[in-house]
Amino acid sequence: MSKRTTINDIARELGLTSASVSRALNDHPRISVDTKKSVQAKALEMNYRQNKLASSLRSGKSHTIGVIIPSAQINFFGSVVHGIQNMASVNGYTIILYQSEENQALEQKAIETFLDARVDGILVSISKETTDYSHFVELKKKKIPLVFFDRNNESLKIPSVVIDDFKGAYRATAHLIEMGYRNIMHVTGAPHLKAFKDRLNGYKAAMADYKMPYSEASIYNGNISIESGKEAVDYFLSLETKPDAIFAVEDFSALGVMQRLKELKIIIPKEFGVIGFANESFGEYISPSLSTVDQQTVEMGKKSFELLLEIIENGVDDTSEENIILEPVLYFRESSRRVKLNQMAKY
Amino acid sequence: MSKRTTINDIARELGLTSASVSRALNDHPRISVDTKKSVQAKALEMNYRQNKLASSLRSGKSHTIGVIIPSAQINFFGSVVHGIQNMASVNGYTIILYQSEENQALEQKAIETFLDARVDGILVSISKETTDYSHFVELKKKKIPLVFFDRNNESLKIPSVVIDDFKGAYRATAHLIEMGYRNIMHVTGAPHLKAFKDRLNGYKAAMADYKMPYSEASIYNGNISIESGKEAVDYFLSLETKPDAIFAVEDFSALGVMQRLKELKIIIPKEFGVIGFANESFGEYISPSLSTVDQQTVEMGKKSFELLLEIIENGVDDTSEENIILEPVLYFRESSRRVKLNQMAKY
DNA sequence: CTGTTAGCGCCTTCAC
DNA sequence: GTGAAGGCGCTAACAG
Repeated sequence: MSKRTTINDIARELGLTSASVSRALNDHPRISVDTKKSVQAKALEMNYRQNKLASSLRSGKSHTIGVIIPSAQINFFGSVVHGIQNMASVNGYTIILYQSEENQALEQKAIETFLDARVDGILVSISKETTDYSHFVELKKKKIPLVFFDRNNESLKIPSVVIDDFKGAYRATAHLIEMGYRNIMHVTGAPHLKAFKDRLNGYKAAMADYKMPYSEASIYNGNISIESGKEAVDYFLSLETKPDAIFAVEDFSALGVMQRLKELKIIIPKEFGVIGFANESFGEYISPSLSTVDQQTVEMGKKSFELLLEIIENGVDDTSEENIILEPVLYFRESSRRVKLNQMAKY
Repeated sequence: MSKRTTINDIARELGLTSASVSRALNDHPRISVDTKKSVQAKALEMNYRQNKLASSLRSGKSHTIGVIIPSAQINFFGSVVHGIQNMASVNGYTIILYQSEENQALEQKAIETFLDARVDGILVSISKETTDYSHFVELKKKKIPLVFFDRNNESLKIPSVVIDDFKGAYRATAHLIEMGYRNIMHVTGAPHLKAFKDRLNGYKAAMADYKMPYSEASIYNGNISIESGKEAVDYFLSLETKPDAIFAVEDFSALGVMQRLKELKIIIPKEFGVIGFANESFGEYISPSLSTVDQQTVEMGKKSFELLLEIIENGVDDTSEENIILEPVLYFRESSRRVKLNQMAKY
């Protein structure tokens, strides 16, 4: 590894001081245009590249942010990271990636690592297993810029970027109603998760607003799996008033619903409508393709970085806890396409 | 941001020198157990955390590696990154992630960024659009540890971790033959890509070894898309000798094949077998589920990091260019499951 | 076994 | 506008 040229090297060549070279390279206001020119030329000629380590150590700014996701294997988070990294790169920031594997200890270790690396800020999607939030409280106390995305904890009062689950569910339900389905039921997930609760409420609100009948019996408590989607169908069809459409809390449940309906020779979307949530990658490729609600993952990543950057630049302000709520987008595919195409000009 | 405690602080408290404190903290051999103990205790008490920036600057080792992938949105790469980050974390390394977006300029920018950050090594999956490899040659000249994964360029003679495409294709084809299909044809992809060429050759070799008939007419030149899978079916069924099974170069083509066959009311797998390559996430959820060849993505990530670490520790050795070739794994699902279950004890 | 000294490469006062 | 000097926090070389 041959020695890299430093500002001292180019200072010596030009009969200047490293200080002036530094200033020239950093576009310092009080530096003559001439020396700036010559320094820049020399730097190019000598293949000079700034040592970020030294610069960061001295200036206290690393232009690096830490990102914690549960797993890079999960599509959703890969997509968010895509947005984050893009935006970071555009703004001259570098990202350190860490996976919590839904494990609190790893999440804490990630934060230690980030702190040791002197990151300028941290982006986190909280691990599911995290119950002790002291590491986040600690960051807040240290005034380290921090933004949660997708999964957050409201009691911590930390800025966040999330999707509007209520609105997404409301629209999904309203969509089924507008497609002409009349008896719409809902497969929900673990009720202690805010996202699922919001989706349930969105469903209820839409049903109420459109004056459609529903009761507690119209809701099946699943566990976000293909299997529970199938079980939901069995349950619903055992009821006296049977549904003609199902809004599932997420796509895997919706997939299970579709699979059982197909087994029972019930035709989708003619006899029965289905819509999911999350826009998982398989939805587009199954048949009929699955209507769903997209969670704006890339946008979430971009907005998260932007919000973090704002906090990094303007400082952590205790008084304003900004929470960005993204608009979910309905993906209208075959599984809910009951009306004929010529009737659907408005879509 | 309250001041962090440094080794000087704890040295002062203990009446020692920062040098001794540093040694104690780094488990230096020539340090008394007593001072080591007391220093560690004090460090804990004072909430000391090492400043990696300073340490890296001084020691020349950053314990950071750079990772370039085409896009975090692509499942395959998310999965590889999962493996890389896991392994890195276990070994005390931190990863900086960069996406090339299949763009040569961004790839070069990523390498500059990594060099500026003084990474200890770099992991790359080359961008598709990269035609000028000088940035990699430069790394080699600078003796920066470098390992390619999945996509590499053999003429560069750089260590790599890839999947054995030939073997995967051979097995997929052999599997169809063993399932009783007799007239197996192949949908290939862009022929200039090594992976696709290898898969084509694996197909041919299996056909030859099993003495099955095939000709150039048995091969359809597609463009790795659902559409080209459909077109392939149309082409194959126009032939005099029609196929009863298709091995597609990757899953999207296989999906197109299945969709067209279904449109034509040809029953899979009873009348027609299909197998793809890549184990895309949708394959498990379509019906019938798609048999495919898994590319060992997580393993690829882990092995890539391990190989890079070895090079970092033992130095770049011009003479030995290690290339790790991973065994692909056949995922035997419904689309090729022709024989009855009771005949399949061996699977 | 521990202290002294020096400096990694950069930036930031403070002078002039 | 530029130079001199110092130091960010740490580790390495050399003493002793």
